[in-house]
Amino acid sequence: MNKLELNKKIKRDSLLESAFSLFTSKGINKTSISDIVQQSGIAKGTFYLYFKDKYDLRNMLIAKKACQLFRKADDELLKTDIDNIFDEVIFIVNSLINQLCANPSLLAFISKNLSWGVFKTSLINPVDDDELYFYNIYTRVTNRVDVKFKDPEIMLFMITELVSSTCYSSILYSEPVDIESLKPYLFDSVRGIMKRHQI
Amino acid sequence: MNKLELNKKIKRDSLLESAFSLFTSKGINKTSISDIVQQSGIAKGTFYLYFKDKYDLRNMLIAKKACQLFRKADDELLKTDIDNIFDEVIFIVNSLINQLCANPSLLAFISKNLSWGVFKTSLINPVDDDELYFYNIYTRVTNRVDVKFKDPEIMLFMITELVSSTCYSSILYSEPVDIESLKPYLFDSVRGIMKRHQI
Amino acid sequence: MNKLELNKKIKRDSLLESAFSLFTSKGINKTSISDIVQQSGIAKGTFYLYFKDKYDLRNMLIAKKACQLFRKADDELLKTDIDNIFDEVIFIVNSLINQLCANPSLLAFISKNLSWGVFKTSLINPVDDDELYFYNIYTRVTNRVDVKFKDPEIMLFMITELVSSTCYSSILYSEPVDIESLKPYLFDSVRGIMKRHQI
Amino acid sequence: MNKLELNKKIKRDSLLESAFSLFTSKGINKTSISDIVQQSGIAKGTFYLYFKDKYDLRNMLIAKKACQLFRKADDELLKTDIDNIFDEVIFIVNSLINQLCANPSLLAFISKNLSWGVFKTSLINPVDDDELYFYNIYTRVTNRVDVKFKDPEIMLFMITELVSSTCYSSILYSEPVDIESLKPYLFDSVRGIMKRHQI
DNA sequence: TATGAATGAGGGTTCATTCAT
DNA sequence: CATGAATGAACCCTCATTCAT
Repeated sequence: MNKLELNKKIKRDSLLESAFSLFTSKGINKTSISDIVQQSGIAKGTFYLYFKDKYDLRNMLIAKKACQLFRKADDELLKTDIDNIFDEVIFIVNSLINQLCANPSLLAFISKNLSWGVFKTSLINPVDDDELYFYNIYTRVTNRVDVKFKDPEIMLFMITELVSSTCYSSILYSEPVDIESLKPYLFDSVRGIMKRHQI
Repeated sequence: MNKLELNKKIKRDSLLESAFSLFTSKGINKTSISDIVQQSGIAKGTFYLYFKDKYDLRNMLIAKKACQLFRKADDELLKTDIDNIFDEVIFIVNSLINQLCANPSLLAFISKNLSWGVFKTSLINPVDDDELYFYNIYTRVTNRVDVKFKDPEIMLFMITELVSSTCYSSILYSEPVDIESLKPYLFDSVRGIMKRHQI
Repeated sequence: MNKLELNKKIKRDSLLESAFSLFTSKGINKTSISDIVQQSGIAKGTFYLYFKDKYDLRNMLIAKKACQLFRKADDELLKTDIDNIFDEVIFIVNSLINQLCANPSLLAFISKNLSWGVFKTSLINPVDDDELYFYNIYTRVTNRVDVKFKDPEIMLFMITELVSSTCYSSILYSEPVDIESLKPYLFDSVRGIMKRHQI
Repeated sequence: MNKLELNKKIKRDSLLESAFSLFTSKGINKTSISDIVQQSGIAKGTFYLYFKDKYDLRNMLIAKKACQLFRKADDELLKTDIDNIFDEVIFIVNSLINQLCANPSLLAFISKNLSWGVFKTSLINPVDDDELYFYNIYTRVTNRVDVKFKDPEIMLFMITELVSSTCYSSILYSEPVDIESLKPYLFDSVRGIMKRHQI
């Protein structure tokens, strides 16, 4: 990467991070492109050299941030000696929840915008180092030799959706109960889903 | 209800329905108050006699529409002779899914805006006839004499979130699979959640 | 005054007083007719039975409030045994200043709207008890037997303008100095103006 | 000043002058930003690149216009051989009055909005060539070697307020007398105020 | 590539006034 | 006399996008 390309990457990252801090603090609707470039110290016209519009930038951001969560969860998992696939998944789910608890505005941003398509894209065509981590976890589950699952993708999809949608309500509004009270039920349901997919 | 009050209710309902058709077709962000009043044939200023702003109207709309879905599902259930609580829940879930399949824009609107708080509000303080139907279903589950559940509210919350979030992806984008392929897994998971809550 | 007329006077006074409190607190530009009638607990349409518009009401209000200041000043003067016309005028000026110091928002309201025409109208055609008091003071100066002034109206005009415009700046913004520091110079100038008009 | 900066100055001046003609003809309250930009032939959004709002523009305008009056008065004074400070002040007052007589709408605009703070700002931090002229007159009075005044700032403040407020009524409404009849009394009072400040 | 002044359509909101009740 | 729902013109202001530099 030469100096010019490096400079471009710095500009692009700066726009992404400025947008992220604004999206999570003010919400995407109330964040204007003027806000983003001002926080980046970049000229308004330059924005359009990097992104088509605000929503183009948002899409880039979601995959990146979602996969960063998985990366951290996976890093933590590696430090343990868990080797049971059920426990591994629960461990990762728990790590994701804890990260989101610590950063509710990230949770709000991701939940409102996340879709399974984002993960699919990351699996097929990761554009970023972080996105490989989701791929790693995915293949670890599907390529297990000791435990085989029927339709592992559907299983992971259901787990992901159940976890992310219940956490949204529980973490942000403590509805119907706070996240710590919800966890036992949630983990139980995750195990249940996995068992039913086990061949 | 005298003539003047009736006239006001007609205006209010007209605004709600105009907004609904616009929200579902164009999305809430791209729908302006000008659009809504124009479709209603009502003056712009009149809007503010009924709603604080666009989001105030939206909140009224979501509870109403979500509960209408339950009303229809419940009506259909009454025409069957199902009396097993597990089958009843599956029947209702299936009815909701079918309604949403037939109306994907309603699904998009509701999913993006629904929260458990909406249901809670409808349970505690129903402002509309429709909202009573959700209450009926809720009490039917919790007041069963033959089957008792531990924490029935959490159970229903988890079922609701699992169903609505997986349907969103599956119905609208066929991700990871289309809704008919997903149903067996989904119903299976719902039964699993219920069994684990059964005392 | 029969019951119906009394009721009308009460409504009218209520509108005047509500308007006054709003004009002095929010300013006349930011006060709407809706605000006024709401504070009065009177219907919007009723406003137009009493006043042509907001500015019609304002004009009624200024003469009333300005003359009330003179009434109070004159009441205080009567309790003293001052009989020198120079001292009398200074006493009244001082009383007016003290009243305005105690009520800066009244000062802002009056100064922005007062004109010599208001006083002239009050002299020629007082519509209110309060307005007679300005007339009293005026005639006391002009009809003196011991001291005669050349063009007493111009003299009073100049004193009034000098006092009101310097007080505005001094009381509200302490520019160029606070009112207590200004007083000696002001009284001195007032005496000077009187002396130069003395025949 | 390069071409771009020059272009910006032209736009800014155009907005100021358009606003001035509208403020003096229709009044500030009835002048909308749409009016101003339309008269300037500039786009609405452009207004906000130069001024925060209508009142921000007004504040810029008052200092500019008030100081222009002094500039012209001072220019005229230089063409005479008056060297007596009393006569100089009277000459300037007379020049100001004559300018305002010739331009009553300017008088109305300035009187309603002028405050001593405006002059103070011009003395301390002149942002415009014109504003230096007020500074010149001010220092000419205060730095005299032949005649010394006690508190010259207060003296000038009182003269300014007396002249501007009496002129407003006299020029615009001939109340209590027309300006030519008022002048002798006014000049007399001005001289009186100066004498009383003379050490 | 980068800039940022300029645009102008279109957003939300207010409010004096009317008029049927 | 009194009401207050309804009006709709007019307001201020934002902002994505362009383009000459």
